[in-house]
This record gives sequence, structure tokens and C-alpha cells, in this order.
Amino acid sequence: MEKNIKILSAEPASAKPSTPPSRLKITEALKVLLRDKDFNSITTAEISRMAHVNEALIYRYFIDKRGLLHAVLSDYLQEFVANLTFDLKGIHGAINKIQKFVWASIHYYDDDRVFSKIQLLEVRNFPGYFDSETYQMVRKYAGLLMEIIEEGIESGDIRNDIAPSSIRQLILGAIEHCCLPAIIFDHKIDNDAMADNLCEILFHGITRKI
Amino acid sequence: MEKNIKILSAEPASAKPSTPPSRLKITEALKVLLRDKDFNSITTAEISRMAHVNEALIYRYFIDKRGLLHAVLSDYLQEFVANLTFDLKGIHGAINKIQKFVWASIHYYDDDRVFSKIQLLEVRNFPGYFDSETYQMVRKYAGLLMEIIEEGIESGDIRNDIAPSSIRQLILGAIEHCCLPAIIFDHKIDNDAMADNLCEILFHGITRKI
Amino acid sequence: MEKNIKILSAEPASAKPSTPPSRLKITEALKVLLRDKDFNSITTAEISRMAHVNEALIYRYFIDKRGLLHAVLSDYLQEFVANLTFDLKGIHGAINKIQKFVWASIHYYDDDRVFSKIQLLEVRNFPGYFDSETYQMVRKYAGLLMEIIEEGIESGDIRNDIAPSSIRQLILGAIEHCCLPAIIFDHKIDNDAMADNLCEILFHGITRKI
Amino acid sequence: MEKNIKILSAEPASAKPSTPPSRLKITEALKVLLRDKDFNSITTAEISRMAHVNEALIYRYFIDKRGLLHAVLSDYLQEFVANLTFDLKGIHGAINKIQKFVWASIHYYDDDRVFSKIQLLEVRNFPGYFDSETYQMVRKYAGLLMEIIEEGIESGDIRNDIAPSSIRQLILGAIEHCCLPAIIFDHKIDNDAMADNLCEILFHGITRKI
DNA sequence: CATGAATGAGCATTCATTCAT
DNA sequence: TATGAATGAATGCTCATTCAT
Repeated sequence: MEKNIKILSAEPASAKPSTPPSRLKITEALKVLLRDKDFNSITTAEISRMAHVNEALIYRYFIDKRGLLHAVLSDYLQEFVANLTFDLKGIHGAINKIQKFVWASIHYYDDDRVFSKIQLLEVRNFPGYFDSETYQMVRKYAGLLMEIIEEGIESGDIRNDIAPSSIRQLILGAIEHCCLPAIIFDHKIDNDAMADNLCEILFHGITRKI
Repeated sequence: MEKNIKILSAEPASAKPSTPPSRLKITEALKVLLRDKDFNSITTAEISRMAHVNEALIYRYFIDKRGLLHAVLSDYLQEFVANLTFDLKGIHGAINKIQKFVWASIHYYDDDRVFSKIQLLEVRNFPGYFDSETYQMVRKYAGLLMEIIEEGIESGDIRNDIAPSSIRQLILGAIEHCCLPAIIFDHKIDNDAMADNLCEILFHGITRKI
Repeated sequence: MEKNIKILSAEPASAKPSTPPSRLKITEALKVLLRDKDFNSITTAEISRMAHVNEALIYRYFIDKRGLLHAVLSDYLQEFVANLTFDLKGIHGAINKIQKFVWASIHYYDDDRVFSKIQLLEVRNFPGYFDSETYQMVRKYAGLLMEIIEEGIESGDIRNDIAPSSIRQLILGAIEHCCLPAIIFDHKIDNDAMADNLCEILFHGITRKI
Repeated sequence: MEKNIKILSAEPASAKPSTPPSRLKITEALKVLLRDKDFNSITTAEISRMAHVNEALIYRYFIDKRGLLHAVLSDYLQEFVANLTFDLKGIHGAINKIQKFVWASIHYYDDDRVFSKIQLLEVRNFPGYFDSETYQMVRKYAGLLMEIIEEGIESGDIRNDIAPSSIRQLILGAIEHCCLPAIIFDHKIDNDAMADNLCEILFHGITRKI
């Protein structure tokens, strides 16, 4: 998941560390703990212990325990969106792009289960999540898809009698729907098969039949 | 508050005490609360308040807060298995029975979301769950299916080159897999369609092709 | 301060203890601590330690640390109002009654410095204090004076060209004004002199001159 | 942010460093904050934020958060005493001087409420306050009055059968006593009236009657 | 059976203060 | 002189659980 971004990030070797090491230790500690427990049953004491960092330091870098989770999610999402944007480069035609979008989304969900758990299970019931800055990253992700759909409608590849936003929701919902059980039951995902099936069904619904 | 109910209940003096009314009040209270919150964020105080029962009484009837959840789940499972057993009566042929099994399982998951949530989300991460008495009920449920599969293999309806236990896991996994997103995202389930699709895929995989 | 109320309270010797002993221990502990420190710098740990009671028990009897203070104040106020009501019995004429009201108010402020500190210094900056149930007791106290003023206006002893509420505020303000320095600097109060001076000034302002 | 100010300030190279600008920023910040909150509920973080200064810098210039308050109070007191000393110049006779002393004291209390709050409310309960260096300034202030009283006794204007220290305490107490309610309840002070009344009472008590 | 009282361990969070640079 | 990082000790408060009656 970090392959592309490294190439893109142009931080010179001499640059200042930007994120203080302890801040990093904290986020990493939370990521590790999230592998086994859900966020609510992870305590700040546990996080600080695992990070080998003073508990109070969490509150210097993050406003909140919840703020810490948002920060972790935000990091993930940034990478997620950056990678996806990169992956879509050079692909022509809305249909091909959607295929790629679906495949890549499933791939990234599959690749980092902690990210997926946060994104699909933890943050949703947070009050005010949908107003949060973090959610803006999700909207950016959704925006990527939206552009493709609009391109597809303009080019005539996608039928124009369904609201683009409905199509977008359908696709995003389908992706989540497919990945969720694997994430909860900790199954492997057959990325190719899942993407193919999903798109197969999708395109017979949304492509314009002549 | 509910004291007088005793007078009204026509339980004969000779009958076994069955479940004491307070025990029932507690389990019912938990069920109600589980509709809106996840188990960890429900407090014993809350449960006792909703049950109109003293908090300490929970510990007379259940060893634990967790034990209470297990008891609730156990009740559900008992009914679940009893119903399923009944539903399968009079159906002939392994394939038909599996079809019924799948349809009914989905139906019961769909019907009682609280039960489904406990079963599919809450108890799994409990340490020692799989050694628990409650889990024995789940094994009974799985056993029902196992018998059908073995019957199918014997009759030649089901291929014999796959271990029956693998087939059982496949089927149970598929059912959960299909129901879970609906439970989490609180969607409706199209029982017929879901059961049909699932079986369609299933049978082309596991039935013997001549 | 407890002399009159004992006579008034009709609790039979056989009655149930009404307030649990631990609840009492907690309120008493806070009263003791308030003698030397201001409320904000008293910790719940300190209170429980002094009360020989578990810290969590505070929260069984009071919703809040602040709630505990309100309860203490409320107790005081109840007594305060009851005593004052009793003291005014059998006194005739608004002027005499006011004289008594002033004298007694100063007396009770003087008598229990902890009460006075809470009442005059602590609770005022609490957000929502003036909507609190406790404040209703204060209004009752103010109401006592209001009745006297209205009686005085009706009888012609008090001039009717000033709003009764203004007169009430003036008197209450003057009493507090006079008591406060003694409370803060922990001086003694010359009850008679203070009451006389205050009333002297007061009556030349508010009595009707023929 | 304020770096350039150094260039503009025309302090000659030879001059003593006077107060470093950051030290000043800190004390000023505290003064501002004290306008709205009491000292205990002001945090060092808040002070440094308001001062646009690093939090740790507080501890370079002051041993303590409390030390900072003392420093602020000390500054005030220095000015207070200096002004008072100046105000008393050219006034003849102990009685006139006391009148001026009282009027001016009230005036300065009225003029700067922050100073008054610190002086009359905050520092008193500090352990060790009365041994502190800051308290020496207060003694200097009291000393000014003491000199006047002794002058009055010598000249026969003030009765000599009361210990001068008692007279001093009486006067200082009376001033504080009068100013305090206005400071707490944030009333205006009628400087002339208050000084006149206070002196009227004072002189009929302490002046020698022939 | 039922309950009011009690509690230890833990929770997220705050704060004054220190330290290395 | 200045600062970012770090921290120990609290703080108010909650909760599952126990116990005497």
C-alpha cells in the first residue's frame, strides 16, 4: 500500500522529520492494537504502554482518543486516495476506469485489514463523523468515482437516466458489502473474482444497452 | 410494579419453577437494550434499571455480565434449532433439505436482528467462547446440516470427494456472509432471492455432475 | 442553627434512618473540608478519605461533585428557611419583621461560616445555578421577605413608590454586603450593631415619611 | 511575531537589560487572564498561549506558577506604593494624610480590579505568603501608614492610648472591608463617599477628644 | 429471593513542571 | 534565550462485581 506513494512524495533526505517520532509511535501502537481489539476496548493506557510513550503525550498530539483514531484513519485514507488516483492514470474509458476502481478498492481493503475495520466498522457510529475533516477524505475518494461516472455518462458509456450520485452510492455500497464479511471473519479475498463478479453485475445494470 | 402478575399467572402449584420472573425480566431487558447498543456499552446498571430489578440480582442468576449474554444467546439458539428441526420435517431429499435449511437460516437471521448481532458480532471475540456451553447449541445447529450432507453423500446427491465438514463450513459461511452486511447496515433482506442465489451457486459446486 | 428545626421536625424515634449513614459521612466530610479550602481545590479523593468512604460512593448518592455541594447547600438552606420562618412567627408589623429578618439572616450567616461561603462565594459562578433546584430554596428565602414588604406596603408602613422587588433586592444585597468581609477575612460579626445600622439606613430610605 | 519590535526599540546598548520582553509578555498575559478567571483555573498552557511564548519559558523567569502570580502582584504593589508615596507628598498633618491615604487606597483598589482580586482574594490562602518577598511590599505599604500614625500621635492629633499597630490594622481592615464587596460583586465604587464615611467613623474613634 | 450499600480497579483526560537541545 | 518533547501525579467519574442482611 505504500509502494506508489513513496515515489510520489518528494521529501528530500535533508528535510526535518515532520512527524515527531513519538507521534508515530502512538499511531503505530494503535494500529497494532486494532488488529486484535475493537477501538472502544482499547485503553489509552494500553496505547501508551505499547508505544513506550507517556500516556499524556497522546493528548499533546491528538485532541482526543477519538481524534487519534481519526488521525490514523486519515493517514490511511490519504494513502488510499493517492494510490487510487495513481492507479487510475493512463486508463481510458469510464468502464475500464470503474473496473480498475473496483479492483483497487477491494485490493486496498484486503491489503490492510486494520484500515478496513476502522473505515467500515469503527467510525460510522461516531457522532459528528460525517462532519469531520476525516470524512472529507472519504468524499474525495467518492469524488474520484463520481468524475468517472460523469465522464461515462458524457461519453455515452453509462446510461443517463439514473442520477450519477445513485450510481456512485450503488458501487461504493457494493464494494463495502463484498469486503465486509471477509474483514469480519478474517477470510482471504479473491480480489480478481470479487471484482469481476461485482463489475459483471454492475455493468449489466448501468451500461446503456443499444 | 409487576408483583401482581404472579397472581394472574396460572402456573399450577405442582409445576417446576421454570424460569423465575426476575430472571426473565433481566434477559428481556438485555434483549431490548441490544437493539440499540452494542453489548460492551450496555451497563449492568442500565440492564437492572430497564428490568425493574436490583442490580445484584443479575449475579444471582448469571455468573457474569457475559454469562447473561450467553444465556440470552442460548435461549435464542434453542428456539432457532427447535424451529429449524421442525421446519425440516417432512422434506425429502438432501438437496431440498439444504434449500430449506438455507432459506430458514436466513429467515431467522433476518427476523431477529438482536439475535443475529449477538451471534455474528458480539460473542466471537469472547475468550473461551468456543469452549462454552452456548457454543454447543451452535454445534447442534451445525450438526443438523451435517446430517443432511451425510444423507446426501450416501444417496449420491452430493459429491463424495469433498470432506463433509468442509461442505458444512462452506454453507454456514455462505449464509453468514450473505446476512452480515444487511445486519450491520440494517438493510432489508430479500429472503427468497438470497436463498436461491446462494443455493444456485452452491449446488453447481457441490452437486455431482453426471 | 439546629435548635428550632428539631422541634419542628416530627420524625418519630422509630422511623427509618432516611439518610444512609455514608451519605451523611460524605456531606459532613465536605463541610469540614470547606472550612479550610475552597470547593474547587477539594478533590473527591480527599472527600472520600475524610469520610472514610469509597470514592465511588459519592456518585451513588450525588450525581456529581457539584451535585454534592448543592446537596450540602440545600440542607443548610432548608434549615435556614425553616428557622427564619419560625423566628418571624408572632412578630407584628412589617418594620419589626424586617428588623428580625435582617438580624436573623446576619445571625445565621455568622453562625455557620461554611454555609455562608458556599452561598456567597462558591455557587454563584456555577453555570446553571440560577436554574437549579437549590436556587429554588433561595427564592423561597427571598419570598419570605417579599411577603413582608408587600404587607408593609399594604399597611402603609413602606412607601409604595418603589417596586417591592427592588426593595427586596436592596435589603438582601445589603445583608450580603455586610456579611461578606467578615466571612472572607474570618472576622467576628457584631450582630446587633450590624443589624441596627443596616436597618437604620434602610428605614430612612424606604419608610414613608408623613 | 513580535521579533521586529527589538529593532524598533531604541534601548541604548549600554543600558541594563531591564525586563526581558518575554518576561513582560508572560506577566501581561496573566493579568489579562485574571480579569475573567481566578488564578487556580488558569493553566500555564493558557498563559503561554496568550503570551505567544513557550510554556517552559515561564519556568526560566519564575520558579513557579505561584511565583509568577507573586511577581505580577509585586509589580502592582511597587506601583501602588510608589504612587501612594507620591500622593502623600506636600500634605500636612496626620489627619489630612490619613484621609488622603484612605482615599487613594480605595482609588487604586477601584482602579485595577485584577490587582485587587489578587491582593484581597488570591494570595491570602497561599501557604508561606506572609513570609514571601512579595509580602514585604505590603509591609512597606503598611509602613507608610504606620509613619503617619506615629506622626499623629507625636503631634497629639491621634490618641496615644491605643497601640499604633492596632490603629493601622483597623484602618487597613476597614479599607479592605469596604472595597471587597464591590470587587466581588463587580460594583462601582463611590470613591469620595466611601472615603468620607470611613474617615468620619474612623476619626471619631481614634482622634483625641478634648 | 431480593436488595441497598459498598468497593477496587480502571477510565479518559489535565496539568504543572522538567529536560535536552 | 528559547523551545518541543516528555512525564508523574492527579482529577472527576464509571463500572462490574461483592456482601451483609
